[in-house]
Amino acid sequence: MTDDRRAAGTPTLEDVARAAGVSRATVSRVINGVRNVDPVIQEAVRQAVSVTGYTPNRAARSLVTRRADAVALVVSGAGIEPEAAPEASGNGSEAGTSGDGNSFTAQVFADPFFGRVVTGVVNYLRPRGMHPVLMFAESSRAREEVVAYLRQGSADGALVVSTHAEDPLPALLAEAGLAAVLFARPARPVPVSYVDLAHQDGARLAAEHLLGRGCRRTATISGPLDVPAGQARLTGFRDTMARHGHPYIPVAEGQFTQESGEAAMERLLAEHPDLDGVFAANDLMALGACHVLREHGRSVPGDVAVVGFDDSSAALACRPPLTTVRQPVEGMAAEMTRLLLDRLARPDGPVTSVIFEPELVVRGSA
Amino acid sequence: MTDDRRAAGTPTLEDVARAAGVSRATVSRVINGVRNVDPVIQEAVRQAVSVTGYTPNRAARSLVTRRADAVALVVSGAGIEPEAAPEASGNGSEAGTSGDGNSFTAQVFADPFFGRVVTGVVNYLRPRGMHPVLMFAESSRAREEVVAYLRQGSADGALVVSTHAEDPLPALLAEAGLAAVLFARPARPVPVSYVDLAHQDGARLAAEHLLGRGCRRTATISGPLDVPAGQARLTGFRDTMARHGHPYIPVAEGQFTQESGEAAMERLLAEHPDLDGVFAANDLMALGACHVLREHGRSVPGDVAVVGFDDSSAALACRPPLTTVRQPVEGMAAEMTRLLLDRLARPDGPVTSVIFEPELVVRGSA
DNA sequence: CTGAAAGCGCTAACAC
DNA sequence: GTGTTAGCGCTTTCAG
Repeated sequence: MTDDRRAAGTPTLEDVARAAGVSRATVSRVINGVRNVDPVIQEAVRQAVSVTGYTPNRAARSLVTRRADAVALVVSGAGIEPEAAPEASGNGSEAGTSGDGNSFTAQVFADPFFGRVVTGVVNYLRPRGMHPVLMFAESSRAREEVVAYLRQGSADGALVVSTHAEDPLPALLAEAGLAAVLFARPARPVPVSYVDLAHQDGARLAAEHLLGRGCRRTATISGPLDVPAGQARLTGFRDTMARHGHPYIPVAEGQFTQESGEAAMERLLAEHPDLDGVFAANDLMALGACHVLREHGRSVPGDVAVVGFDDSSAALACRPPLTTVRQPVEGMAAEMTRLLLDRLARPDGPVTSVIFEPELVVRGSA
Repeated sequence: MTDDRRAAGTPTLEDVARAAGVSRATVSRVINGVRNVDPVIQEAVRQAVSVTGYTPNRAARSLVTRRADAVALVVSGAGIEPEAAPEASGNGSEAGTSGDGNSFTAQVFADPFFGRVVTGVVNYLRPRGMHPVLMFAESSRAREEVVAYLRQGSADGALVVSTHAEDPLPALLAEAGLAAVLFARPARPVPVSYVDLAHQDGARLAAEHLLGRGCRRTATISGPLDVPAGQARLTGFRDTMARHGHPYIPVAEGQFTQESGEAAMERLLAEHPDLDGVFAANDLMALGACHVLREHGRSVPGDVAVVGFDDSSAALACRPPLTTVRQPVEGMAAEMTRLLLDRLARPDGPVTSVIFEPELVVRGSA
């Protein structure tokens, strides 16, 4: 409205400088909050900025600062090589699977876990004027793209959440000398920082709770055993049980999906119809287990006590609500983000890991 | 290893040009696939590229092309003004709400709907070498940031998904002349393209199905009535019922959350203990309704038939699985993305809207 | 068909 | 304190 606008498109530093009667450098200083600028001039510049409606051009800035002020949030999958379609979870008209050939992304978001990661990341990034670029890396081609993206300088670093063990991405990033931080310890050691949960302690809490309620014939639905977290939760549960006089615990392996939890529960029930307690390695599987138990005429927690893991929204979606081991995902994601920004600030800083402690949340199911 | 690398950091066009014995311009042409380049030279350049390990610098390219090759995926919320904390959904130790003050992001991902949007967007963007930047715009400050982000040229356009009516963001973007496409028609007309579902048709399908099964005393749990989708689903349901001789249909308003669905079902049951059919405006609320019905000793679908809406993963998490109205979210999100890219290619193209048809998916609950 | 050269908008030495 | 000046790495006329 204030016909101050030149013929040109968006205003540039030059325009602001002219309007304020100073040099580009000075305007730049004011905008970037560099000290040593006369307060009077500062004010004049600010005026000029608002009059011209100036917004700094990110590309130009990045070109010289060599910072994109963006990070990639990568969900990395299995080492599926060429275009291989993920299996697991039925296909066809199943909810959330429709249309799109690639169901990896769909599967990822089926677990409330990932939404919580996003929440934690975004909440840490936002106050710092940064935003995550969402990427999926489930094929080797996709992984190359992630690496290329970072090498191009489109993002300053990567936050990677692996859904499978043996994920090659962390190593690729490390080799390329790119900044990255992982959610969960990699299956094979890689010189990259990560945050993780004390999974064994969590499983111990679950075991002790079940024992405390008087369960004597417990079984467990484990996560995928090639994933460190799945393995650790199983080990923790077994060890605690063994220490309390229960050396043998029936195990059915699941894949962290509700469906696999249902199948696992069916197997467990078939072989051990008299069980009175179940520890599922995540809430989604616990939810599936509850459904199956009910279908088989078992009441929860009356006949069988069920303990989940994560404390995701699925825990509350269940009836009765799940007693579960809380994993502070949002906090862990925020810490992961903090570690990455730290590293960007000091590229030679040490590689570290931060381990969070789980907490038992007692609700109705056990 | 091939000690070709100069002292400098990442290789630049200049380096490739030198290695190939041509000019920067030629290398640029080859990389950008411009015709009119001698095949022999092309090959030489490609060699040089792989030898040097060259990756184009995105900032430098953006600076001249004025394209970021990135789009913002914005989840836009209510018109909450200053730092106001969202209410709804209890606090404290509730799942998914822990720690972080701002629960907007957490709430967003609690509905599987959003994950499906992401899936659709990513699947369309990826083959085109683009990735979405995730942003939340639940406060006026956050909205300004989104606008600033686009004005800075960090993203070429925005895909916006509003969770509430009266969202001011679409208008802000339109005024600023920024490219955007919406998921769902805005409550107030705004000159921006959008994709949407024929909500009334979907509700009609649900009504007809309930009638077809012989339900005579149906009620509905509506979505928030200030949201066009909530309103349309209610209207569609009521109209169809009226047309079939049921002019009065009990309604309880929900907020599209499982919790609100439970509360609504409680109210409905208190006033109409004899109802035999329920249409919930989304699956999450239908899930809540099923739980409450069971707690009150009603079997589903034996005593009360329940139909949901969306066909999200919640539909399968329910026992029995929900009969529901499928909304092709992934396809809609992909189309929304296509519309945005179209618009970026032809900024003067027409503002359009694409309406998708819903489909009834019959499962166990009705 | 290829090269030379002019910037894109900004920051950061370096002078004054 | 502030202005001048040199690029950051790339695309793109414009000559040849």
